[in-house]
Amino acid sequence: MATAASNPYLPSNSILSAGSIVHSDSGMQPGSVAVTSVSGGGGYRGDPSSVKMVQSDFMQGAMAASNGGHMLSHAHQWVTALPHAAAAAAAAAAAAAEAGSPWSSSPVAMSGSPQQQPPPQAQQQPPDVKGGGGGGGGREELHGGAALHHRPPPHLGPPHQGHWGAAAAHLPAMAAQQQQQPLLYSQPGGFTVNGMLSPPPGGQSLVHPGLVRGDTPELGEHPGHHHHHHHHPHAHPHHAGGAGAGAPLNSHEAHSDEDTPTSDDLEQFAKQFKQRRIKLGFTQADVGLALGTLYGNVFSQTTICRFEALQLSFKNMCKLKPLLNKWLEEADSSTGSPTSIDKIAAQGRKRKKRTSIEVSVKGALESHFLKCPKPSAQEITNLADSLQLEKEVVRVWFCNRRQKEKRMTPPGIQQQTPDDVYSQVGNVNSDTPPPHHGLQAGVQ
DNA sequence: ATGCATGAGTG
DNA sequence: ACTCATGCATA
Repeated sequence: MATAASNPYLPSNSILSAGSIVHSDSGMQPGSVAVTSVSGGGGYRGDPSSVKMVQSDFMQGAMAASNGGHMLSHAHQWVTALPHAAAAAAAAAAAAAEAGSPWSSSPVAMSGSPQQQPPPQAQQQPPDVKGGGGGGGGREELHGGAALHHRPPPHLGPPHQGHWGAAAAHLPAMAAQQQQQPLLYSQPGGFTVNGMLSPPPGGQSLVHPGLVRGDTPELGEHPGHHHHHHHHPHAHPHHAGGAGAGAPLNSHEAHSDEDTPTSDDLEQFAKQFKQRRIKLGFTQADVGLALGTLYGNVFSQTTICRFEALQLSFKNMCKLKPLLNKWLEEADSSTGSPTSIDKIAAQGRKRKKRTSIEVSVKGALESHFLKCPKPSAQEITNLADSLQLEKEVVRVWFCNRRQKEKRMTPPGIQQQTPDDVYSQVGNVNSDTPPPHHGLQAGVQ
């Protein structure tokens, strides 16, 4: 494990001359199934060379994805400098990319189930997880619920702090945890100044006041309740479980920014946010930068994107909401005030090459994940060996996989926009899962 | 829009 | 060594 982890990165990027490319991965064996592409700065471990060439063959990837097929292209692609605008084109492809996960949206989920993990309760979900095994988070203990069966945790049942129903709002505390150096990433599309369009006709009054159940919630156990998005914008009252017990507060809207929002609130806000953002002509990247210059916390396009798609943990969503809300207000009212965007100097920072795992291998990993979401170090080693991947890569894969399970919105499902409902005329019946992943809004 | 990666914080 | 918040690089 030391291999990957013990690589001190050089803070400075003094690359004066591009060396030759050394693409012989130190971790891969010939005939490996994974491809790693080098990123800008230079080598990661062992090969500190940089090249200047840009090859964008993302097409291949996309095609392969849509075919569900396989691509053997091991083309090395090195990108050293300028970011290119490829984001847009990829949108559609990306959707189809990964294999769909078997999530099924079940209408109503568990009853009385504490903890988070809301909507997406599907048929197959890892039945267990060590309760508090992992550090910080301490997470769930999935109770039986929809799962197949549940087995008692090996040891202890921890405190936890599920992020789904539990507290989550500590806005004023993130600074401490963030001491990273803001890097500069620049993505295409940076028209911010007065490209603003006139205020929208008002396509946003989706917020329904009145919802709000006692948010005070639950500590420890309490159904985070979460329901999924339906086809109708209806507010549904949830039974208030802990209201009576001593938490009489509540009394307020769903989108203020003060109280802990419900899943519904977040979903609502995210949608609204996206709409406004687009109408104002801002890209996700713009917003991320703006947050940085305005409030001190910079965020990437990725994060904004995930926020809008509800692909963050509940807790994380809660943290970002207020910030985005502020920005929204700012942007909204600033009819011409140029939010100056000053860029900070870029710092070259080296990052490991992103490893592309071949589809077949991915499948294998998936299988193992289903059997055992948390393989031991030894297991990982074996697996890595048989798959011809670095151990670290496998380890990280599992970590990311687990995180994915925790997101609010499972991959594959798309949120419908208000417009969609209109188009569904003859549909009075019920489910009409439009599995198409249309590209929505011009994206960036 | 997402996959793989980094790092702080926690045990 | 894991979780969790984030993001670069990529599809």
